Amino acid sequence: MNSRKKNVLLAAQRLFIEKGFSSTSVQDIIEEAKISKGTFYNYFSSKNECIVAILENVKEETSIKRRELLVQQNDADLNILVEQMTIRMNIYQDQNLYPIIVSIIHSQDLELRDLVKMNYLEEVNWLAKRLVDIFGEQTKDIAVDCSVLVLGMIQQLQHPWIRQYTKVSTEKIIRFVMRRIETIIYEMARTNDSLLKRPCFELNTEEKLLTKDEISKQLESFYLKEINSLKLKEIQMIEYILEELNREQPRKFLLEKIVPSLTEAFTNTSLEHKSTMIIYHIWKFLDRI
Amino acid sequence: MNSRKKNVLLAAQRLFIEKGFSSTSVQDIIEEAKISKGTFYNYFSSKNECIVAILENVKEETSIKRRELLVQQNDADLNILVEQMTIRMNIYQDQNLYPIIVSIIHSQDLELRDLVKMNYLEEVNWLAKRLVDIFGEQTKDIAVDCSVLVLGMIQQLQHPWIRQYTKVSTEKIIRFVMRRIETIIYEMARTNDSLLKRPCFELNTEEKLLTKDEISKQLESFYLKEINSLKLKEIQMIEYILEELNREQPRKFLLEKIVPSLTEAFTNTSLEHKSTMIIYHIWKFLDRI
DNA sequence: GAATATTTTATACTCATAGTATAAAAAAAG
DNA sequence: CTTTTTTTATACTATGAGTATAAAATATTC
Repeated sequence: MNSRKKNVLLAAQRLFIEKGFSSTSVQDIIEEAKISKGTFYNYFSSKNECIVAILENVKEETSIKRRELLVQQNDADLNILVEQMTIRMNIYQDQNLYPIIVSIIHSQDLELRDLVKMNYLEEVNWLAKRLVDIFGEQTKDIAVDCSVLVLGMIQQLQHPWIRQYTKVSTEKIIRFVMRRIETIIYEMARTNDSLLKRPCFELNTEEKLLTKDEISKQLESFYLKEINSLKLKEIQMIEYILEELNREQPRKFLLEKIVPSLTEAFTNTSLEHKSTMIIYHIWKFLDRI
Repeated sequence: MNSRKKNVLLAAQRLFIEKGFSSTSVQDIIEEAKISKGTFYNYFSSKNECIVAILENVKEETSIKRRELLVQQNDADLNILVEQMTIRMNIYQDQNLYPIIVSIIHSQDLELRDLVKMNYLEEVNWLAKRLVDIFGEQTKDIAVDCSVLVLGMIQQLQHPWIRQYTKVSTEKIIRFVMRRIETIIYEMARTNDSLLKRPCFELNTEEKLLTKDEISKQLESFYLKEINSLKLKEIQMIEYILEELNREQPRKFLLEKIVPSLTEAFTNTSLEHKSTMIIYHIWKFLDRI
């Protein structure tokens, strides 16, 4: 990246930190960076592409610092993990990234949303792996669940409206949450109390995206083949989903409501395995409309 | 509210559920409701005021249903609590409210943000109270912390990217989280491991908002009075905060970073009590810029 | 160093959307 | 039936993303 472009990026970053992403116009950026509009759109095809570059920098920075911390250290040292987590939280806070991330999650921009999603899932998986490092192999099957719980607790305690009443720094919050997880994790492992399917969680980035019609076809063939083992309610749900998928514009909010019920219906039945992939593809599809 | 206005509200609600809040333009709403722009702005002074009305309806609906559930029932029955929580989660999901809430939280609209904040804090307090109902008086001092943890865990497990890999319904998620809290809560009570200051948490809505100058003056007089008991680092922090408060436009992101360090510096010292209120007012001030 | 290619600038444009203004028409109230 | 209020239609302002383009500045190549 040439230094001129880097300069624009830094200017944008300054403004985003100060005024937030959506309140910063492209006009503001080009004034701050002292370039013309043409140049900006020569470097970035949109304001979003500009934030993508920033997010990628941040990711790089985080993972370098984290790896440095582990050099010559014990994997199983909880203090190191806390430091590693603190790094990310602090970068996010310093650079005011939470509001940006959140607005991306609910935006329409597919490419951007996918980037943030990947970052997020990588973080979940990274933390799960580190939890196993610390709490041992017996926690492997519930580590992803724990990881999600940890991130949820931390995020809530970091919420500006809660921080107003909190006594402490990011690190103290993380330590507080880790004490909670220590209490929970062994019992979860013992009772194998897990909500998340680990196999699906492994990120396979080159995975093929199925079209609406392909999904619809797969679901229909599953339906026809297994119709004798299906209960009435399941039949109704599948028929409904098919109907919705066959509209030109399937209604996301309806499918999002019905698909979990279907998943649940098949949980711990002989059809669970066969249905998992189809349902997974429906979700992937919903995610991109 | 007249039926015509109610009709507009329903139309708006339909569109928000389908397309989301920010992707629904006022134009869309007036077409759906078959009214003219003038009428819309006669009923609501802005698009935001329209969502306020919807959020208030939802709050009303939730609290009625929840109260119904408790009639003639045992306070300490965990199943009732789970049902009560499920109600809210389901309404939020059905009506696609999460993205709306989230975008409000990071919006500039003070009135709207305050409404959502109040709703949120009420929910935290309500849940804390219900946790005490169930787990007993000994959990009183850590109930607010637990409440926040519960909400954080649930919210994360409800996240669309996580739900993709989740086997289950909202209710199962809530039960899963409640099992975790059961494991945690007694130990927290025993060790009194708490991050949140309960006294501040009680909502006093008529509380006076101090201006920037009033806060600055209070902090300065605290500083002058206590200067002999202050450590160097504390002095530097206070001086810095004063400097920032005295700018015409104090930079929120800088203060947000420095204030928690100050809070922490005073935790468990003789100055904790005296500093708490000032710091609280600084937070309140940051919240409205 | 001249010719060519590229990057940058300035400026004017389109398009979408929130919100305002207003005069005429319709409906309600007295 | 007259007056007041509400509603409609329509045109307007303002903001901000993104496009288009011609001229100027800079870099590359021979």
